[in-house]
Amino acid sequence: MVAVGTDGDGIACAQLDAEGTVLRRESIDRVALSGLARTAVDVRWVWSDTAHWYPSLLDAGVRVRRCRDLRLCHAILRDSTLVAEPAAVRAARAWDVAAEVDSGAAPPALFAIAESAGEAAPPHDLDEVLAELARQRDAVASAAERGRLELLCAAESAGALVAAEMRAAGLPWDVAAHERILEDVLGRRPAGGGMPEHMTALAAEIRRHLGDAQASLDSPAKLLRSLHRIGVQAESTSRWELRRFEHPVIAPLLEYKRQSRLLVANGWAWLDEWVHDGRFRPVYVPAGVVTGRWASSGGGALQIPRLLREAVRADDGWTFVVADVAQLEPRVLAGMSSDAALARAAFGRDLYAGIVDSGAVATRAEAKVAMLGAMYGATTGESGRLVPRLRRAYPRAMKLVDDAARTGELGGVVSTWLGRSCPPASEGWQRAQRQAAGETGSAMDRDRARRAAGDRGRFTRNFVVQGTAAEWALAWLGEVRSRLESLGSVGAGETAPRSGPAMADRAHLAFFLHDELIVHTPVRQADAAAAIVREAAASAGRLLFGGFAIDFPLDLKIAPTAAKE
DNA sequence: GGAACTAGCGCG
DNA sequence: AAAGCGCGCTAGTTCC
Repeated sequence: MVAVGTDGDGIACAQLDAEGTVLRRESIDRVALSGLARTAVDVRWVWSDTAHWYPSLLDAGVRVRRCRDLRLCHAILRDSTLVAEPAAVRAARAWDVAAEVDSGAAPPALFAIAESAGEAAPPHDLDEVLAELARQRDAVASAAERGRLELLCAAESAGALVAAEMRAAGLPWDVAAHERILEDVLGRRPAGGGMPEHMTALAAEIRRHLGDAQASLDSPAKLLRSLHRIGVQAESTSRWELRRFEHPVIAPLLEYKRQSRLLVANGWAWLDEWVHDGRFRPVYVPAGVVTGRWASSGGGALQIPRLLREAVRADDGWTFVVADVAQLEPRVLAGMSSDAALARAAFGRDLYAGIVDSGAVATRAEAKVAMLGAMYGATTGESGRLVPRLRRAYPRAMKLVDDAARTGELGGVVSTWLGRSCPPASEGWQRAQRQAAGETGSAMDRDRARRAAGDRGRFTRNFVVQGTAAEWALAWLGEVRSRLESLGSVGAGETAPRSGPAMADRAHLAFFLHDELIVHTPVRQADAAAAIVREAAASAGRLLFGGFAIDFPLDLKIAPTAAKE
């Protein structure tokens, strides 16, 4: 291990043995740091924050193999109920910082390590880095399931490397294809920044039906009043609500909303702002979601509409491996609960078909809403009605989510398979429960408290499943990343220079979204990359669930665009 | 003129 | 045909 941090005005490195004892410490300049990282390939780097240190190394053309991201691991260990002695980690409040929210306007300059003023950041000082590393080692050592926490910290740190690398590489984006889609759907781009052709025509038609040439279509409150005036008594202007009414205004209005959404979220302005030199480079925020899922900041990376997937196009001579896991969450639930019956239904491609085959429900559609209902906490409607059938068919799996919900309703904390714990009930939540339970609690207080308890129960019910699915995905991602490394580089004539100096010479991850990933690969490495993606999925399953036999089949294709056929 | 809010809809 | 989890983003609105 080599820890790196600031030291006065400069940078210093400390070489550590396996126990974390400092063997050597020396000042180092930034060029020498990237030189060291380039040559010392087997080192695990210990640093405050991957988002702070790694981009400049990538800009210098250097990948690192392994790291420990102290900021991310701090958050895990601070909150995990597996840690028996969390006091020291919890006391180190300087590490309680969320990810830097970089607007992403420009990649950080080479070796620019100064924080922008006022931006929260973890301590980068080497002495403090070493102190935090020691605290974290002690915390893990005190844990009941130390292997799980170690695995989680390693996977989380590997994910942080992937996030920085994917931003450096970017997602190959075909601007012309995107513009073709915009013109197909929206019509010609307005010259002076006005409304596109098709939207203009739809707006005129809608206003004619509304009998008001000035009607506002973009303000929900005003639009609702206009609809009421012509007898459409909708309660909101949402798509689901509007669909219930039969009136000639509805169809053009729904189409207008669809187009407006595309224009506003991913129109020409989005292209100008977010796609440069044939790459979309969003900021990924590992563990940005409370469950451990990634978030993103800027560009809406996690909300790219399916319609635009065909604008995701590989470089010349390169192609994609596009893969996603079918029904990840129920599979993970089977693994966590060792529910052999659910695991049996999960063998093969389609878990929902497996549930139907087991006789628990009659149709695939029923299996799906029932399973989602079980994991989200549905109580009413078709979904709520079907959940009891799953309870009979898969009692172990259902007990796990039901127990998580019960714990949450009572104000307790639940944890994922590898030990990420959910936040405790807020002060306001507990106050509401006390208020309702007390002598003076009114019916309204009790109602409010019951609702809050239910909300928290559904949150904790879903937390264990969503969070463990995020852990499986991190393990998959990390395995893909390290196995791609072994593919070796391609010749100078075959590189993808727009992917950045550190990523251009071989197959690399280009996109990740909860349960799917895209590898951008030279055509001649595509088959090998696809095999790696499959092997990594199997490996992730073994890593989390050991000998328990649960399948994680992939939908995988090798194709130059990300469009789903 | 900006912060904080809601509505609505995209993704899993 | 829609209630049940987690997000980010934009525009409109409200409030200071």
